[in-house]
Amino acid sequence: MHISSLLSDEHVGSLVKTRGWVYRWRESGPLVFIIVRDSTNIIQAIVERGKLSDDDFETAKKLTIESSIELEGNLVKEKKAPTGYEIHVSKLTAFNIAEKFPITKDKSDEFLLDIRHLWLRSREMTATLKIRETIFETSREYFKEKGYHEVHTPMFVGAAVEGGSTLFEVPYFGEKAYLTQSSQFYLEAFIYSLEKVYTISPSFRAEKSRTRRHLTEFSHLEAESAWMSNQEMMTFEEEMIVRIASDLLDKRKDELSILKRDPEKLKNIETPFYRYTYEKIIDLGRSKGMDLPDIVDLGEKEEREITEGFDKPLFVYNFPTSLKPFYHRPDPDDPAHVLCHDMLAPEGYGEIIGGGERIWNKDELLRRISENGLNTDDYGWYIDLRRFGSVPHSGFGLGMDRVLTWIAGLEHIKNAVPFPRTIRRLRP
RNA sequence: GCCGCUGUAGCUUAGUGGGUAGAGCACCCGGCUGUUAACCGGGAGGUCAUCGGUUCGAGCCCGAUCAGCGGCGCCA
Repeated sequence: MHISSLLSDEHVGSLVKTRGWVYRWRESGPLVFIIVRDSTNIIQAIVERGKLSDDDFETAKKLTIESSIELEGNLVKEKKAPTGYEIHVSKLTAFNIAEKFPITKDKSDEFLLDIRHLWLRSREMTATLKIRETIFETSREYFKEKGYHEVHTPMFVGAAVEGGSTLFEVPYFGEKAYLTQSSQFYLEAFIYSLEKVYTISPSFRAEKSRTRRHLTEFSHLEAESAWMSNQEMMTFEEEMIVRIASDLLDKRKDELSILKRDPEKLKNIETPFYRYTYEKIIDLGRSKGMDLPDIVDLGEKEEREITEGFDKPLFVYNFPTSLKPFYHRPDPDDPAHVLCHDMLAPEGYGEIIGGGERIWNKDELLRRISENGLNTDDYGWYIDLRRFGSVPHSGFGLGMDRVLTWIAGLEHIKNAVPFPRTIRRLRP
């Protein structure tokens, strides 16, 4: 039986059998205390000479941290045990006596990254991975309920999706391919048949960023919807984030508490989120004493200062046209601004979503491409989409790892990913 | 790319007027009848990142190299 199902009065007094790995081990005279861990939880087991065969007792004395075992015994309710119940062992089998396990109570972040393949077993990582799983699960459920289709786009691409960013170059049968940095353009191709689509896939950025919120490979959730406006998309997104937070409170309370994340912080996440125009957010920054010009891309530090005091995410919308990529649709009533938005997570975590309306008129798109100094030849098929039954549409991209980092209250995005890839880390 | 910092046992680290390298955890041996990342006694474990220099003598001072960390910039 899994350990979690032993942690109730139901099986107290009966013979139970479980298996797992040695999490803690200590002996005191004729007693051996084993704390066993499996995918669900931990439980203490007591081995006492005479209560099982001598061979099994000798096995118990030889166990090391992370040894894999199966044990059988009477389940007892015990206040002194770490999870309230313990097994009085009558039979014990070891599958593998583990070699000296390198992880002890003294460990640095760097060391834990070097041995990530072993650190995955920790309660912290296990809890993080379960929370991560739930975020993915809830997102998919939400899209499904809203009538979205899940689709798949290529990771090998022939050219940049957005200008400016650094791409990973990959040899491709004599020509150069690149790893995708966003699936957005491909998603736009799907809306003419499926209307509402999303995908969750890796995106790759070869930027030499050294910050707590950048990875070179990250999980990108992206969506596109025909007929949707910028403001409607914002409403869609905030509902999704609220849904994620409330699902975690329902399903992952234990894991949040292992990570010492205050549930109150998640309870605060309710609609509507704050919505500020770009100009308003600049005013807000100035009121906090920042020295900001009228048009400036908010840096790491500014974002942190602005979002620190908030208790739930905020939107910044309608940025100056010059600050955003060419595909954002300029506001017909105010062409100096584009109909777009960023969602910033509170507590200083910063940007988790970027999205908005896409230009759907062919001539306007051609004009914006050349205004940005780009070559229309590079965007052939993307322009094509505007020639055959083009429709108004919006979309967004969300960094799943960033959402997890914020929601679980993690220090660094590296802790949100089992095997993080950064500018300086490719292994394990 | 820029600025700052670090490298001593498997891990976490102490160690500057330059003079035989010290501890905790983990590991091994022994003890303890309820332990909570226990406690007590003993043991083993070091090319002080690498290379060069100064010096009678370098973990410590100087130079170069390598590796990494933090911040900024760049950037969903």
